[in-house]
Amino acid sequence: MLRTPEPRPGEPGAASCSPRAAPPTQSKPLTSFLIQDILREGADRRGGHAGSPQPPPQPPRQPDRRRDPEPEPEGGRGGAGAPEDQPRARPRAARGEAEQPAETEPDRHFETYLLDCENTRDALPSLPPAPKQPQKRSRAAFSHNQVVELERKFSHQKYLSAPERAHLAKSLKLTETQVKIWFQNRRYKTKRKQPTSDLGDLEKHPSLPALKEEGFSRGSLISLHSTYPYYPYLYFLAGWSPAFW
DNA sequence: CGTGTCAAGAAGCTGG
DNA sequence: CCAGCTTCTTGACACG
Repeated sequence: MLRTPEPRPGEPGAASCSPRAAPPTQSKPLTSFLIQDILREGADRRGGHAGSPQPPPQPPRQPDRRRDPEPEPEGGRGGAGAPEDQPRARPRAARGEAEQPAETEPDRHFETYLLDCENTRDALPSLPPAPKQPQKRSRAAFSHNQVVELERKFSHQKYLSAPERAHLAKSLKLTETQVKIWFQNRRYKTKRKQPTSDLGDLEKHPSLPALKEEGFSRGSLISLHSTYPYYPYLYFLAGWSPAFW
């Protein structure tokens, strides 16, 4: 049984294209968080981010994002694939000192956030026996660098294989779960912003069967089937062929 | 205060 | 059965 497919009252995709203000800490506000923008901005602000300055062959994407916090090996739901997960739960109430300098200088806000995270994490010696006060759910904010790398990867591949995900997670100092979730959310967000007019085009795309034959991962195909309609051109045309893996 | 965005939680589905 | 996916929701946070 599928869940209610009908649009809910608070249709999330309704308002998500508004270019949010850029991080307050940035002297130059990001006008958008398009991969292109991110990469460009990153290069501008940090004297060129280590990587390829190539423009992602992508259609206009959703603009958003507003701050760049720092990483933080944290586990999502401790699901499979996140062995090094740490007990998440970082009540932002505890703001303290920074300690893990990102490869790039973190923003002030982010710094505090990190501190907060670090502190809280340390403050988790052993799960509190009696959770009288339900621990506030914390929201991990990835660093600019992490986001840039994730975006970069995403611009090339919408789906990662397990090994790739592990590698990326390791290189970004994130958990595999976080990377997985990030890609999931990213795909969904991308999809949400796509006009539904593209629906159906994909079904006719000749590459679909080929893709399957190429060995796209099981789950990937499932998602492709539903995701494709929105991005008939992305997966294949953008060079996200399995060959990339 | 309202709203938008983000990361993560949860429900449900699929294929090996 | 399990891992991964989509979709929607939740909770935290920033901004106007």
